This record gives sequence, C-alpha cells and structure tokens, in this order.
Amino acid sequence: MGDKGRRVSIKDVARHSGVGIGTVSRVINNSDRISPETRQKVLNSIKELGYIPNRAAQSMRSHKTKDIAFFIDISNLTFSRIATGTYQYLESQGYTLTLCHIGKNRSTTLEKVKSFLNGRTFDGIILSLPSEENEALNQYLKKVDVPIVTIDRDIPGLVTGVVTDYHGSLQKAVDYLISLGHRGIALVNGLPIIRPSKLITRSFREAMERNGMTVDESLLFHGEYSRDFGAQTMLNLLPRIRHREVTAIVCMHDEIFHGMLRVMKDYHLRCPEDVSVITLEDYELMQLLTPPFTVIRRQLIDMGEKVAQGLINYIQNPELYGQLEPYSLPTEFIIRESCAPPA
Amino acid sequence: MGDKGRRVSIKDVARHSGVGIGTVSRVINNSDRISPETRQKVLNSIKELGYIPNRAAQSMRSHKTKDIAFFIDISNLTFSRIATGTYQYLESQGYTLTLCHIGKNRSTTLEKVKSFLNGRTFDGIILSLPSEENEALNQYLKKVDVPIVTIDRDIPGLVTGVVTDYHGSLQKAVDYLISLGHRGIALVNGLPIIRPSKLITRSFREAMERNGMTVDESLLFHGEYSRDFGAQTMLNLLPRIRHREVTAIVCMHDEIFHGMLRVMKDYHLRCPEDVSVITLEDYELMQLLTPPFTVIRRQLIDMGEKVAQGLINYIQNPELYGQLEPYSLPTEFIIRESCAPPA
DNA sequence: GTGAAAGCGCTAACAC
DNA sequence: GTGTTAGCGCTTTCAC
Repeated sequence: MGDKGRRVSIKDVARHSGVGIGTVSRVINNSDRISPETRQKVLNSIKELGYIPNRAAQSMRSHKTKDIAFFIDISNLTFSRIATGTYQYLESQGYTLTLCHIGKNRSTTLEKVKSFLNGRTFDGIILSLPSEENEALNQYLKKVDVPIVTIDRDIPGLVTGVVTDYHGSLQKAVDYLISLGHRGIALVNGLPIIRPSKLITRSFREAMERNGMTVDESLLFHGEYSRDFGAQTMLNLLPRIRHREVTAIVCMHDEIFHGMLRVMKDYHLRCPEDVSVITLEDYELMQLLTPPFTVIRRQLIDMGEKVAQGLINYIQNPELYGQLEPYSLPTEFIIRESCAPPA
Repeated sequence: MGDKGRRVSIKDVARHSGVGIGTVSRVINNSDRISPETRQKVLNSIKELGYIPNRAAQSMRSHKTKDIAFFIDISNLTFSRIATGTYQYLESQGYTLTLCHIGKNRSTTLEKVKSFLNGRTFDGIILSLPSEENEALNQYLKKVDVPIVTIDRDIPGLVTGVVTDYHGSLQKAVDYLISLGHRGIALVNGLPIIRPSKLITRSFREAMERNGMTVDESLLFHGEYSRDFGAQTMLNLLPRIRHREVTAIVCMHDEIFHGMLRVMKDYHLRCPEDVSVITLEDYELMQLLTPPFTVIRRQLIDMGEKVAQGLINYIQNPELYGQLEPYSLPTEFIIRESCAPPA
C-alpha cells in the first residue's frame, strides 16, 4: 500500500491547462469539436499530471460502466474456456468482466442473480443458465434494462447470443456407430429444460430414424450435468451392456462422462471391446485417456468470444437488439479409438 | 430490456418516510444511533419502494467498492477451482469479484495490470502472478493503496496470502520412489522465478539427500507451465529412460504433465512398466487415466477460499496488514498405480 | 437523534 | 469552441 495522496481529478487538469472542466471532459471523451491547440494543451496536462478519469464518477453520470456481468457456473472446466474467449474480446473493446458464479443449484439462481445485480450497473449481461424454465427468473430478467444475451439457451423475451450446432456431428456420430454395426445405442444427455438437450435428442432421433432404426425410449437418458448422474446411468446400463443389448453410448456432457468412466473403470468394462463410447468436448486429456476417445468437439474459446461480440454489438447498436440471429457455433466429429464393431 | 423508469433513490425514501436523506443513509449503513422508530419507519419505506442503494454513488463517496480484483490466468483448469473458492467466500461476505486475465505472457503483465486498475477502485486485490521478478510490476504494485495479497508468491513489499506446503508430500513421494528401488529420479518443475518452484526443488533435494542420494543436476528440469515444455522434457528424457538411467519422474504441474503424457503415448512408453510417474493436482481424470496416477493433491477450492479470507481480514483490520503469516495450504500424497519397482 | 448542506468526480445542457 | 452550472446518488460533517 503506497501513498494515499488525493488522486488528481478533472479539476486539477482544468486548472493546470487553464481551461474549464467541461473542456477536459470533452477531450477525454473526444466528443464535440475542440480546437487542436486546446486538445493538445489538455492532453499535455493529463500526461503531466498523470490524470486518470475516475470510473465510478463517470458511470454515475453517464450511466455507462464499460463493465459486463457474466453469470455462469465457474466450477466447470468448460467455463474457463468460454470465459477466456469472452474475456479476450471484452478486453480488446475496453470492457471489463465481472463474474457471478450461480452454481448448479437451480433453485437459488434467481436469488443469486438478483442480489448480484442489486444496485449495480452493467452495460450488458451474459447468461449461461442452468434452466430455461425458471419463470420467476425469466420475468425478472425481462425487466432488466440493459442488453442480455444467453449462451445456448432459448428464453422467451431474452436474446440468444450463441447456439451450438450439434446436428451435423450427431448425424455423423450415429451414422458411424451404425456403420460399425451398433444397434443398441444409448444417448446420455442433460435435462430437457435447456435448449441443447432438446436439440440433441431431436437430432439423435432423426439420425436413428434416417438409418431405419426405431429409437428405444428407455435408452434416452436425461439428467443433471453431474458425475453422479453419469455414474448412476452407467450403473443402470451395465446389465444391458453385458447382455449386448446396448453396445454403444453417446454422452453429451463432460462431467457426466467422468461419472460414466469411473463406473466403467470400477466394473472393468473395457472400451471399445465391451462398449463403444462417444463423448463431448475435446479437452487434451481426451486423447490421453485409454483409449483416446472419439469426441464431438466444440471450440469453447470461440464460443465465449462470439457471445461477447454479439453483446457488444447490441450495446453499441441498440436498434439491433434482438433483431440478429444467434451465432451458430459449429461442432466437429473426431474419430479416435473408443468405438469398434460390437463383439 | 424492460422499463427505463428512474430508479428510486435515497431522496424518494427520505420523502416517503418523512425524514432527511442523512437519516436514510444512516439506516442503510446502520451507523450511528438511530431511534428504533425512525429506523423502522425508514426500513418500511425502503421495502415499500423497493429501494436499492446505488453502488456507484456509494463508492464514489465512501471510496469503498465491495469489489475485489482477481489477477490470474483463467485459461487453466486450476483457475476455476481456486476462483470457485475465492468467489464463494467473497460472496458470503458481500463482496464481488472482478476478473483480470493476465495470461501466461510475463512481458505483458505490467501493462495489463495497469490498464485494468486505471481509474477503477477495488477494496482489495488478489494476485496470481507468472513471475516474482518483474521489478517494474512490483514497484507499481507497491504504490497501489489497497491491500494486495498474492497466491503462492514471495514478492518483496507485497503480502503473501497463501502458500502451498509441498514439503511433506514431496518427502513422501521421494521416499516412496526410493523404497520402490528407483535411483534415477527426474524432477520436472516450473521456472525458478516463483516461490513454489524454488521450494519444490529444495524439498526434492533434501529428500534425495536424506535418502543418501546425490542429486543429478541434469535431472532437474525447469520451464514454462505449458504442455510444450512437458513434451519437450519428455523427449529429452526418452533416451535416458530407455537406458534405464531414469526410471521415475516427479512432475509438479498439470499442464506440463499433459505434455509429458502426450509424448509417452506417442512413443508407447508404458507407465509404470517403463517409467514411474508422480504428478500434481488430483483432478477426477487423474483416477480415470490408465494407470490411475499417483499424485500430490492440494485442495484448490480451499486455497481460493483462504486467500479471500486473508484479504478480507486485512481490509477490515488494516492494522494487521502484512503482520500475519500466510495461510499454509497442506498437500497430500496419494498412491495409486503409476509407480512400480524399476524393471 | 436527526435534518440540512457540502461535495465526491464527473457529464451534459446551456450560455456566450 | 469553450466556460459555467446543475446535478447523478450518496456519505459525512455540522448544527440543532
């Protein structure tokens, strides 16, 4: 902790350069027409005095903060990827990012969002919500009077910033499994209270039907994005895998995947000999597992960047708000060694 | 975006409850002595009008923001763990957390920190810096007049908030390897410009010597916290591993470990048959790798929480600033299956 | 105990 | 073009 001397203010600059504070303000915001000489004079004083505008004061007057709120579950690895992209773009545009960790617990989301937003101002908000069906929250958010953009969520009244396009990859994944000879294919997916889960199920169905298969509804698993759900699902699946009723699994979440893997390990289920597996996210470790896993990859950093881009665009062009299509993030299907013809 | 109606201010509350705005302010900050009746009257008005104090205005006057800046490389998984802990504690104390992603590039750190802090006020700062030896940065930070606390860094003039105690675990790790019969043990470590790397090397040396071994300096590797460094180091080690000159590796960083693993995979080096490996961080996946890895574990969430705790303590008790010992985070040595007697 | 008033540092509206 | 002024919403003397 250093010197506590009063910070130099706009007044000091005005006095030092012999102009009015309004003029200084105009120079800072390079608004209006200002004579080049005056501008230079002021600029010199600013430099000489080491003046830095006080953001709190600026935003109090202008109602702009250059600060974006980001609501997300930061305990997950996916987060750090998305956040990195978001951060980088925001920084490049002179914005800062303030985090709000809403956790996984859906029942506390509203409360967290509310108390976070209380009395604070943001120029915009990015949301990655654990549910689309929190009516109270949705109502509340509609009333917030800054641009809000969601990540992979369809919430009536809110604007979707980015959306993941799993369709093509899922088609490829299912085609691939079927070409390998699989018939009993399980889909392990998130809760259908969010957009991606719904779309994934739909695409999966379509892919199966296109291949002339009927979908066994008991092979469609929906649950929390958690290791527990993954473990439990795998436990359920175990007998059917052993009876060769199920020979392949498509798992659409990384934490769920960890849970499944854990049980596979514990029960000495071999992959791909006993069961073929395709999962989501292409983290480095996916290639380092045994076997290296066949995955659906999405560019998470890109995703974070694109939401931020969309939001800033809306902030700077309010008339566009809600008029643009969400950015559609492509995915890739990457074949490695976790799938084989059923025994 | 909802109604843009003017927010209710302290004035409205004052008028509504028939008191002066000073009184309202006192109630909000529950400062001074206020008669119970007045307090209740004001509280009622606040509730009735749905009044929420404006933070920008509050902090402009009081020079307190209830906001903590967190400088860290958010692209790493370790981050999301630490940040989760920090966030939770801060939230429980009514503080918010604003992120600054400084990245890995040491040469841009000063610039990033500076431009981030420019004109903004924080009640405190938490630092996880990529180097202790950035003199310009250290000088700059000393002048900042709010409490700053570092994570696992010794920077003259700054206060260390939390420190990892690798010593015991490292002793156990080395003892364990030696008891297994290993003699050629390599240590792969970060750059010695940060505290943990130095301490790790020292503890490793001590452990070796205590076991009557002399340390082969060419087996002490220092480098960036990156997969590239890990890969390159493994490549270097390859011939010596094949000649059974090196039979065990202790790797003290997760990303470096990924790089090493990658090369081991590519060169079909088996673990533990060809080389025994111990690594740092006990992420779920560490148990799911083949083999499950023997690790040194640190409680990262705890770590994040403890720094936050220390910082808030200093904020609330400025007279303590720099007087307290950093919190020493314990580590555990967890034996799994990545080590075996050398062939 | 409580009200009135000053002013934090700035932007924007209004003069000239 | 540029100076002056009125607040933004709050905390904090300073009276009473």
